[in-house]
Amino acid sequence: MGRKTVCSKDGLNKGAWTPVEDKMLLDYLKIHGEGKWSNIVRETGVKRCGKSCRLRWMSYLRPDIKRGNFSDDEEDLIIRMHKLLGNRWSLIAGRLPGRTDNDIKNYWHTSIAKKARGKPKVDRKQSGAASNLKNQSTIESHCTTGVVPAATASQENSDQDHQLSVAMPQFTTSNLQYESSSKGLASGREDNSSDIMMYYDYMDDFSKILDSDFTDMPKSYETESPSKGLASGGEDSSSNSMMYYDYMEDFSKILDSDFTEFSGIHDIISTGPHSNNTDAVNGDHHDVSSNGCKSRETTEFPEKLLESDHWSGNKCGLADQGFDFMSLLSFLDSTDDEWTADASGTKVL
DNA sequence: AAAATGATCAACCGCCCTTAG
DNA sequence: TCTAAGGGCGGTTGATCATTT
Repeated sequence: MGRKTVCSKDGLNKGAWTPVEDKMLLDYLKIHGEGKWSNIVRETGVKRCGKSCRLRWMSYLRPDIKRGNFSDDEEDLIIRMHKLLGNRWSLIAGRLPGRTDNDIKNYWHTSIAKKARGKPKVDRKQSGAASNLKNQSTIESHCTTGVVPAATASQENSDQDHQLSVAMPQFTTSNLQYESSSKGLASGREDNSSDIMMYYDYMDDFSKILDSDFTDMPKSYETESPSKGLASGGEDSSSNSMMYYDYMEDFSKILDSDFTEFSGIHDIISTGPHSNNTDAVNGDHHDVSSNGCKSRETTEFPEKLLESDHWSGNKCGLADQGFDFMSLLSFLDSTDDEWTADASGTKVL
């Protein structure tokens, strides 16, 4: 709403942090812990806004930050996660302990994208080049991540996306229909001749699974043939996660795949009675929708899906607590022919 | 040797959501 | 219920160094 940014106050330092500032921040955090970032400015004399302090801590000073090159495993995971989630760096970072969203974002733009274009990343340290960066702490960091120069980033993205058609994620921007930075459609893979659309809302739910530690799945949801079951809302819709253990197993298989054959997921998770139930999709992220769904936690799911026995009560709430692989697969397997534009121009199934 | 170009990375910006008062 | 501050996130920028011309 045009609110002034917290960091726009006069008298605050900007740019690279100095070792002295780092020490002041660390000293404060040692005593008071994280949070209340704005207090740091008042109580320590650090001439930085709270937001800047938080960023410095989160992406640099935190003791569990992992330095050094990304391993092949890490890179592989980043690629696969990006294929699923797009540029949701914080979610991807959540699956890579010690790596920050900024690191991964930089790494994606510099190394992975470059490799995809056939230009392997140059390791400046290994090639003997000392990276004498902006300040002492930077020198000490031995970070190896990076970001493509902004002036060329978008242009490169479109180029690389095209060139990544075989093995790399296909999240292009050409067919996105954004209403805001966090609401809208993400393109899926290029499958044969067509792009398909996936709603971010589905990705939100997917993300929650990725974000979980998979340890507290209720055994009570096991069935006779658990691996065939639908991730469903249960009787108690208040708190339990609605996924079957076996889905987690299946999910691991999916994560271990290269995602180049989404149809292969059908071999892992059998098509249930809902495999073709995706009739209409009304992703609703942040605004209050006609059915009362609001905020990023809620998702309005396809009508036919909601008519099934697996859903009950308020569809917003249940949609939030469960995740339906089959509806996702329907999206992934759909073709352009199955999509039509609704009144607002948004493509729907 | 110097200038131009490319690569890297920390930090900033602006938007959005959550929460406290 | 409203408002502002705090916090989180993705996109972008600018400083710096390496490499190429």
